[in-house]
Amino acid sequence: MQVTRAGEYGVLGLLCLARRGPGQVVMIDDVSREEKIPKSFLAKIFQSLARAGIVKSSRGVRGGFSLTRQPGDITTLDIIEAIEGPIAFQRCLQAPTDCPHTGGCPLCGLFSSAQTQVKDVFSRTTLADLLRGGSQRGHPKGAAGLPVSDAAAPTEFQRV
Amino acid sequence: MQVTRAGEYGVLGLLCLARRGPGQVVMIDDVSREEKIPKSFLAKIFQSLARAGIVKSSRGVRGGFSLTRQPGDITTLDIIEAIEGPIAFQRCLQAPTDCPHTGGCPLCGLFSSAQTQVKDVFSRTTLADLLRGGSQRGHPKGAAGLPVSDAAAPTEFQRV
DNA sequence: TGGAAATAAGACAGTTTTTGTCCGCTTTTG
DNA sequence: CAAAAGCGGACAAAAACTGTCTTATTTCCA
Repeated sequence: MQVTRAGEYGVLGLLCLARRGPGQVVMIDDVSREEKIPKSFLAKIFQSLARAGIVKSSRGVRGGFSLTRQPGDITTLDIIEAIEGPIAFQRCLQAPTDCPHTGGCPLCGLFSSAQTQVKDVFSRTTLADLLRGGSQRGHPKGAAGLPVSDAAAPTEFQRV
Repeated sequence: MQVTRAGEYGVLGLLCLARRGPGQVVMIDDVSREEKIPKSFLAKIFQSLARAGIVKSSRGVRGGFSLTRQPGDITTLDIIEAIEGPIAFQRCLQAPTDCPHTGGCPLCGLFSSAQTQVKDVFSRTTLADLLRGGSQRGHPKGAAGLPVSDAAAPTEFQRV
């Protein structure tokens, strides 16, 4: 139940790009040094981000990476799923055929609900939000300072 | 970003106990057969649950495990944390000293928020809820009910 | 009282995931 | 052309996950 280092590095790396301003091309080496992330690892992560279209890569001498969208249009869910793959609390939520409880799994509903909440938080927080929160204290007690509106309960349930 | 097999097995195993009625002593072997969970693995998991006080073990001939509380008083958060340890999206949320961003980590707030949501869902769902078919314990916040998402939802879950 | 039944505890092993590293390749600029 | 940068894949160490096995220890009851 963790966000991996790779996912964390990805967000931090993009945050670094976002701080330079939109369109700016930044080298892996700079991001690596600035955020203290192993360069080769970060390179791999940015390849994923490039494949996902979040970032544009330019090769050659004056190459590097740049954001393809405004920081306000890049959610942390975009980033994390680009790197770690789709968030899935259980296999059955990704591939229903894998669930052994064909007659109605008692847990799928629970896990689905938890998963929805997490995706909700991540999808409501963009790079721009994180930039604005930069002055905020390191370890908030609650969810203070984040754009998580408590009114946002996803209450559309579906028949199936 | 997954609930482990062990955690899932734990909930299923306790659900099995809950179905037998409170106070009933059930053997690992029965639960194992009924839920199709490897016996030795399940034994380990129940040891964790016993250490956490969720379940009482009796050794010897007529031994087995029994719930120490009513199913309505055992949350899935209790169970999962007993087995997997505390839910922590990032190391810094468990041990703030580990966070390298001393001047204010841009991510701790985000992760803390997501983590709170997950723990909220799990802490609002008890064994009794799962027995009833997945509805959650009442909560003033009236937060998200069960599955929102797409085709992954099993057939029996309906709007609550 | 002894044997059978049941959990307790810990060592061990196979697999997968995570976290990187490395190297040869291609692309781009000057 | 040479240097600089990312691309892609192979590789590897470490950790986590998923079990299995063995040896206690406890308890019941014939």
